[in-house]
Amino acid sequence: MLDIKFVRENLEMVKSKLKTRGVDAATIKELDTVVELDKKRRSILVEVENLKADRNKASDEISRLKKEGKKADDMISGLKQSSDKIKMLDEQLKDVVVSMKDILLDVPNVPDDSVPVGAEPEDNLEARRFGKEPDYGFEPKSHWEIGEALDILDFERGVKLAGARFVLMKGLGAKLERALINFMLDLHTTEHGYMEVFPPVMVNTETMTGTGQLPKFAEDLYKCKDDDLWLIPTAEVPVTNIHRDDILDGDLLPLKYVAYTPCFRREAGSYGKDIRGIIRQHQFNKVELVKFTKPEESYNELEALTTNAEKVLQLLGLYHRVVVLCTGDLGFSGAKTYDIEGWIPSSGGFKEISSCSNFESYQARRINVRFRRDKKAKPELVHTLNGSGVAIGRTLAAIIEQYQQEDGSVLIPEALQPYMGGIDRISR
RNA sequence: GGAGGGGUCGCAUAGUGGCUGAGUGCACCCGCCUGCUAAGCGGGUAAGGGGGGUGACCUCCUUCGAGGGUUCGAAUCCCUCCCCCUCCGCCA
Repeated sequence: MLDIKFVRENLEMVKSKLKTRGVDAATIKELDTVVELDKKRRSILVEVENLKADRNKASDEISRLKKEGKKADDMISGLKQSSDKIKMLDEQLKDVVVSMKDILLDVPNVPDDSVPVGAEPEDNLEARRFGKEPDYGFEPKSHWEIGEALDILDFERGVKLAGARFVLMKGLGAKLERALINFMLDLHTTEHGYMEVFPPVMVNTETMTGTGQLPKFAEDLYKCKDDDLWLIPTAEVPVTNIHRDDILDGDLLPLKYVAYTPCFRREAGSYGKDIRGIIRQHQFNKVELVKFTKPEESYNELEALTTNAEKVLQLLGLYHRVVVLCTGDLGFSGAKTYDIEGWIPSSGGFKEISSCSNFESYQARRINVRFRRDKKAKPELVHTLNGSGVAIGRTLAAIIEQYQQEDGSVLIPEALQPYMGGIDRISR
């Protein structure tokens, strides 16, 4: 959520920045409404607070009179009126605040100045590239062809058990999935200084709203019908909410968490996309990195976080590149985002395998995460960041496709071999 | 799922309609005292929002699990929900 004070004081700047994101004119116009409502809010507030101050004084007077054994009937009947008025104004105030919040919750974050302006993914800026395209010397196959042939990916049984976009992983395929999870967690905890957490993968509405998945993106989420519980689409949701309503000790920042969780997405509206293979599943595994930082450190921390995620692909020897998302491609809550794209030929080339974002204070304001610079200082909002470190399934697909051999076997990257019981190849 | 108990200022507690935004103890901070430490003494110690001086200040409102209700007035009475504890049942 944007800061109403910031919007009020920088209305035109906010509007033009949002325009570069492709926010529709109607939503931008709603900002005027918010500013109007805020004005109204403050004027009602002044009135109702004055009434309350009077009432409180009169109440004290009544209590004094009663104590002295005197009658206070006149005062009491007079207070009845102003009390009704207070009730009415409080109600109005609540309505105004709710309307403001309704609008603001639908307004995305303002992009950072360093974000390239653009409308399409084509306008994203490539920052760097690692490795090079494998020189196969034969016609490479897709990961699903290889996976089925090796009997490590069973799509038919995935469908039988759950439906489209589910897969059954078997044997060394299942083990490879697990190996990747452990490899990534170990790397981030021991080399990069993140604290490992294992959060609930079902969360309540309040938590889901905190990070911005609700109310706007309910159709992308799985909801439990009889309970106030949703399946998380990413570990970002529970992990960022760990510190909801907390006031953190500034000396402890930045806080860095890493979490492995399964993720669940309905993928509504992507019916035609990535139908084959394991690229787009309703359930997938992901190792997620989350940071809470001081405002002035968040952009350095974004660079570090992106580097941490990239390290995974480097150690696995996977060809990939890093791009800066342009304003039009930016996610709802992000102020700046780097995507790390792995080379997956069956997906037409580079495919997002990690997305690292700085949300600045946008999420922190929603979930009220603050810190104190020192003991006496006033609380300030932290900045939150997160990024995949990295998506397990897509990495597995990249490994299969980049390490495939002409005979249909797949080599295991050296860094992963200790996690695979020492084997260096999956073959029939 | 059944029965009972409980959620108050960092922690522990007091408080059943009126100077209670809230007492006491602990913890913490600042002074004083003591050769040092401990003890002792004095003072202080929440957040959010509004208005004003726009300098670290002043002032007002709100907040005692959450939301509603009764009342001139609610931590205190009533209703709903959430959470925690004990016992029983069931289970990983």
